[in-house]
Amino acid sequence: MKRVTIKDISKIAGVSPKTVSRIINNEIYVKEETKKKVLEIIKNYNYVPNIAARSLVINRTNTLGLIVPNLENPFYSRLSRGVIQTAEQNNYSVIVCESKFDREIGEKYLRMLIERGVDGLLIATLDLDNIFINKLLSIKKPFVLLTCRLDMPGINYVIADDFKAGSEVVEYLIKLGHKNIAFLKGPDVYSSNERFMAYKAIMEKHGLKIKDYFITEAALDKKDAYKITLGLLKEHRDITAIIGNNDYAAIGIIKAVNELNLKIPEDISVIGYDDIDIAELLAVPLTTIHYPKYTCGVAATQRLISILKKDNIDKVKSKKIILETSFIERNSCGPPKKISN
Amino acid sequence: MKRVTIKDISKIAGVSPKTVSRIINNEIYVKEETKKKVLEIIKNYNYVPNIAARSLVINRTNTLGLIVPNLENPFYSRLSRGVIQTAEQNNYSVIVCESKFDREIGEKYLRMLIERGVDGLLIATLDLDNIFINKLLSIKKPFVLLTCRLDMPGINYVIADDFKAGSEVVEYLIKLGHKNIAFLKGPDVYSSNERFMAYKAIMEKHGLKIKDYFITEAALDKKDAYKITLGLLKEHRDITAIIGNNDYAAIGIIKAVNELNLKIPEDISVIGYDDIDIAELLAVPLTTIHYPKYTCGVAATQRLISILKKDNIDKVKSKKIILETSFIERNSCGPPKKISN
DNA sequence: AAATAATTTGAAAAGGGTTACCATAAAGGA
DNA sequence: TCCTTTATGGTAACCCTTTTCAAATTATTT
Repeated sequence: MKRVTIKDISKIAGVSPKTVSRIINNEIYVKEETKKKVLEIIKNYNYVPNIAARSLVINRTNTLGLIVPNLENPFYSRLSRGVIQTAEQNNYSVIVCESKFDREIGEKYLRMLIERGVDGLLIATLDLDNIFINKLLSIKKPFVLLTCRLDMPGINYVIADDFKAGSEVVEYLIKLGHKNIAFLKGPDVYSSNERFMAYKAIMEKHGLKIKDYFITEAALDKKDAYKITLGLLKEHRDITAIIGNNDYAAIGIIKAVNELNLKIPEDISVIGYDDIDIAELLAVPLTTIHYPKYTCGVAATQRLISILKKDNIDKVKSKKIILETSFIERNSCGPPKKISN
Repeated sequence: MKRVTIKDISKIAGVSPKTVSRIINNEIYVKEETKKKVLEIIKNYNYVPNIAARSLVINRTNTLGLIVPNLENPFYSRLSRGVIQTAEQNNYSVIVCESKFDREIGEKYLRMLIERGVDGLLIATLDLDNIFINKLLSIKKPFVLLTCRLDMPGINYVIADDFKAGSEVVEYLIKLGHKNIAFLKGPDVYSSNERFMAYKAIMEKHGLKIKDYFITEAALDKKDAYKITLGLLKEHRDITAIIGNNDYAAIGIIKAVNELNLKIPEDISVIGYDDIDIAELLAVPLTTIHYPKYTCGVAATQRLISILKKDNIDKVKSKKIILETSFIERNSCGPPKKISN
């Protein structure tokens, strides 16, 4: 059974293919009568335009590529929804890829997406080095970076002010009276690094010593934070507050604290970042920073699509979009029990 | 700046387009020397084959459509990963859509995906009615249903044995000594319904009365289960165990139980379904049923791709794949405190 | 009524690959 | 030497839609 084409429809309707094309694409200059007749035939014959043929001639696929580290991570799944829904509203489809926080994998998918003929790219991953950026620029496809700052001509990005957010967290804990504040570092990506820098800066600003064991690193595994906190608190009981690099880590921290029969927030204050959806559902609702994940996806996609609408990429000025975070005070933090030093 | 085409490459290399095509597609009958030379030129000129042109002639897009209710739900994000990764391994891209548990939206995306020219569909949503199924069948695109049973000729699906899983949960609680077991129903989809049927069947089997207030319904909102449980337990203190329709609901239940100063599992046993990744990270690690979400995505995608490889869809026999669930005993259940009735 | 403008339609070419088929050159066998 | 094979490259048709440009029709103005 052969596929129904625009020619078949035009033959049946007794008009030219161009007229059918006009009707499909809602162009002006078609008589209402003709339109109605052709539409009827299209419906009867279940005609669906061949998108490949169209793409070939209009030189667009109306497809965007999205690279995130991990779709299962609630942070990125929310961000991805922002992207997908915004794209859909603008008649774009999204192909999603996972870089697994690995630059090589990220590059592999980048190539793959280019070969797939996406019109533009949304990249929410990769600690970008110059080689990679040059590669990206040489591709001549518009792209927008998410959750990643890179001030270079021609680079568009959407971030939240992670340094400010990180500062707020530390200031908050210090105001509560905490001095021995531990920080659980996350993967080596922009937002994690900013948060960590803020931690160091604010501690220093208040003349608080950062003992070497205050700083620990959790990789990607969800149990990491739990294990590390367990070890940390067994050894060092002077710590009164722990900052997780994100809410996932905070959940692991909470579990470890519980296991050691310490109370939150009485014995240990715990704070997260991101405000993932279960943060408020936890037994002790988590104090955290709300990161506008969805908005980030939306803003980046809108920006990308607006670039795609211009005919000349080079004419488009680069743009930085910086979103607001907000501090969400819940129940996982309180004043320290005893003054320690 | 015009795009580099296969003809340009062939001209530069001094060979025919066909030869270049052979090299790109790894066909035999190309001299090693020629191949090397052409590959070099392709690289130098950054030549990327035009996928639209290729799709047009081979009549495939190597794209699959995936419809899930909600990508942010950990159940579906894990399932989606299974789909995306399996697709990628087989050189397929995936366009993801969210139906939001709404049939109309689901149908809208179905049409959209068809127009996008996907080669096949993976549908993990929609309580399918006959009209919809007929529509699906009339489209003549291969598709596989996920987490949804439908025994009809020509229908392929992948499910887990939710009835069995549901039975295990209830049997387990009864064995622990529970009699007054409440059940929090979920959205009206296959797996939820099966679980609920199992609850009723096993309770009946053991001669246990299902009081009308045992059964409550939570919609999609994450706070639902919390609110409902709060109301439930305030009114009815004879309940000793609550079954959530999924782990999300269980988290809400736990929060409510905590708020009422009841202990888990001493005062109330709580059990979930699905085994989402944070289930084991909770303060009280959640006893639940492990649902093979990832495997489900993988199996369905493999099945779909194997159908796509045959030349004639009608020749493909329909296939049901039923996956194993497993009971995960953690710490959220125990014997009831007092014998109640 | 003629001239002009606006609307409606169509023919042919273009877009970039793949494929079927054909042509040639080199190698091997009778 | 001549005829098959085998290996390799070339040609032209085709996939289906949009685009360009021009022609035909209808409406409006003078």
